[in-house]
Amino acid sequence: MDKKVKVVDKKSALLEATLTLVNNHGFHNAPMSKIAKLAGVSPATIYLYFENKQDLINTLYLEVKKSFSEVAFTGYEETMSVKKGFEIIWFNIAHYKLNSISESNFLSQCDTSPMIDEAIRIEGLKNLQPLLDLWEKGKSEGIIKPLSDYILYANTIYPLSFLMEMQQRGIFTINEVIKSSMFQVAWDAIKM
Amino acid sequence: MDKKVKVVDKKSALLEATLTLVNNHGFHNAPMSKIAKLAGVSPATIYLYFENKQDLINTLYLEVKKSFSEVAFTGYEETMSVKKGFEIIWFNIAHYKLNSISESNFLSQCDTSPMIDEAIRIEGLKNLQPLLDLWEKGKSEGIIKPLSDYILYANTIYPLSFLMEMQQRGIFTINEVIKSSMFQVAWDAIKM
Amino acid sequence: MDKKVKVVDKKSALLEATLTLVNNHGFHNAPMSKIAKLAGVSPATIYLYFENKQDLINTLYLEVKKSFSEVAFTGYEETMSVKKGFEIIWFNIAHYKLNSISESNFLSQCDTSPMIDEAIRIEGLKNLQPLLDLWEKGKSEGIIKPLSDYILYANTIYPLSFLMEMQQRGIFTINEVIKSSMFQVAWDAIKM
Amino acid sequence: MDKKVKVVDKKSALLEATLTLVNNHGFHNAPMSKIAKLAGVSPATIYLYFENKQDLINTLYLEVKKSFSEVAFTGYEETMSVKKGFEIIWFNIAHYKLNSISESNFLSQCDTSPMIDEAIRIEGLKNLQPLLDLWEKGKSEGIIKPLSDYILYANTIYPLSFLMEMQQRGIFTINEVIKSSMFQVAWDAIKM
DNA sequence: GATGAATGAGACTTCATTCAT
DNA sequence: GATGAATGAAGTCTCATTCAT
Repeated sequence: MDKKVKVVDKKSALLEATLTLVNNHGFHNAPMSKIAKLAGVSPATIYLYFENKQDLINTLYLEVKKSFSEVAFTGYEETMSVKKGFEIIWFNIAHYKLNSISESNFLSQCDTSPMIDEAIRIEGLKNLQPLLDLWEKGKSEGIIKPLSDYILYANTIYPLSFLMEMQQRGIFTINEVIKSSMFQVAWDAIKM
Repeated sequence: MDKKVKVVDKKSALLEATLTLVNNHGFHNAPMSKIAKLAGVSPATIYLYFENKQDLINTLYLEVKKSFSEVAFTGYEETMSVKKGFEIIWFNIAHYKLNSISESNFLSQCDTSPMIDEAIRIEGLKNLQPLLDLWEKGKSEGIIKPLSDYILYANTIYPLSFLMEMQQRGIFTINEVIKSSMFQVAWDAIKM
Repeated sequence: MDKKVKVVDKKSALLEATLTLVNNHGFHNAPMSKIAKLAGVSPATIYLYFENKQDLINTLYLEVKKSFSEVAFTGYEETMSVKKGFEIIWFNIAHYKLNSISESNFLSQCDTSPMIDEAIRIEGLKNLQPLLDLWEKGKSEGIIKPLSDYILYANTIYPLSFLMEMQQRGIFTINEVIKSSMFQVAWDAIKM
Repeated sequence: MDKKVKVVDKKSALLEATLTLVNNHGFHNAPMSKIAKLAGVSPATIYLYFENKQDLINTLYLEVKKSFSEVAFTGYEETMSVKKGFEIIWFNIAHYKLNSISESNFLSQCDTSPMIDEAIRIEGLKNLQPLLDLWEKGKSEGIIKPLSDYILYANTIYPLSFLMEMQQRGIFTINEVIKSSMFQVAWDAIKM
């Protein structure tokens, strides 16, 4: 068991090191040697846990996506009203994006550059289903505008990425009050 | 004149080749040798026009940003009503983002990864001023919610980036009708 | 132990290869690729032992300087008479310069061209101190002319470099008899 | 005629630029492009005056050697006494070495590195004949030690190169008084 | 004669990956 | 499982030289 813990330790140390380096210096300028050094292992060790660099990145991507969707639906239940449910999910995601900055930032980078294999990307998409279901319900109840989910997403969740970026660069800071008005903006955008 | 044309030709051929390669393969996997080959020149020739790879990328970034802001304010005049002005600007940007896909895509990549020097990034920011001024006016007239420009931007302009991405990946297609309802969503988000 | 030997082997093989190539073809025309080939390693391996080409050259310079000064004072003791001490040192240096031709030649090249960092050069200078002390003593005893050490050096040790050059080019050959008269010349130059 | 002057101008501008760059940065780090720029001409122009880089360097070497020997024997006449003749020549050379520092420095660099073709080097050697003749006379008159010219040269003229180096690096400064004692040292070294 | 643009060859260096231990 | 040493391949960039004008 001790062993297994260690294994997990090394693997996740590597994933974390990758996250840090890719965020701070970009996918280029995140060489395997530096990743190994930051994780405190030998370069060769990486290849015990990952097939190659692409696999390392892909794995990290999926892991982060998973942690994201785990957070997104905490406390949410399908029986809630559309607005209440949306509010919970939105604030969950806002919390994640504005606090787990490294992870969010990494996801942004992956989603806008061709560094992730398309197949993996699609895999990572399968975890917003509850939100899409909620929107469906909202549309049928006449509470939410009858628009493509992509548009709804673009105008409620995606804006958080921008503000996360700004916050990371120290250009803008978000507090609870601001977060509330941001939710209002998002809701106004899609409500009937 | 013949000379000057040639110079412009080679420089812009290089910029275009860079745009294509960075979009298709990422900043890494866009080696100078491939850029040169795609532009139809020798690798050494790149260095007649650009100091180094970073300079090439920076220059491309600024050039694209400039072309973007030139489009953004076409037909706009400060004397217009807030809503009318916003409508014109929004549709201009939508047109750009959804049609000049390569350029938009490149800007997205630059804005979410550390491949652009911070100084250059700041320089590229100086071209949305008229929109910010318009918002200011809207806020003082009680037409637009009194929120930070970052929030207004995140919820009106930034969503277009997401839809551009989706469109580029063939996941979603936008027509004029959809575009109109997207504008409505954006306006609903920020109007009082 | 086996490991350590190997490391030493590769590092010194590289230094030796550098010495040979720089001597035979000059600092330019001693590309890393040729150095690697002559040392029997891959070019990339050089960078396991040295930071870059300059570091390789600097290291070689200091190493050779060190070997030089180790030889220079063999058998010398401060209690000796000035003349006896000088004689021993002079013959040691003469022996080195006329036998370790590669090393001497390399030092000459370094000392007359800007291929060595000034800081390193200064560091390499710190090893003739016993000779300078001896001269000091000689001057105070009225045995040696009261002149700057630079002048004494230029007229006793430095001439050996010229003769080394000539010998290396096969223009002039030195035997023991000649060496003796050369010592006489050096001594006559600086003695009171 | 105006043309010819210009030709001379450009050629010597190139030679001078080469001298400066090689002295300050070494043979490596003296690229043709920089030489051209410093001389105020196009890189292509160099090839109107010189076959290639080696030819440029060789030409410069011979030119500087020539200027050196022209100075060396100014005011000297074969009818002079050995000591007087030697004194004149020695001071001429000292003056050259300590004042035309660029030229001296360049010669030092050439003479200790394989950057000059051997054939050219030999050519450059043919201009100390009067000094050698003088020494011959001195030996036959029993005034000068009966040693190889190489030894005499090494102990009288060559030391000046060392002091020139030191002076150039700002480590040591030479005035007329010092120069006089230096001559004394040189003379003591070789006189019977 | 003079040039600026252009380039092929090659320089230095880095990197993902492997392998003997 | 773990590693440090090693490397082939490839990356960025420079340079001596040429050529159309």
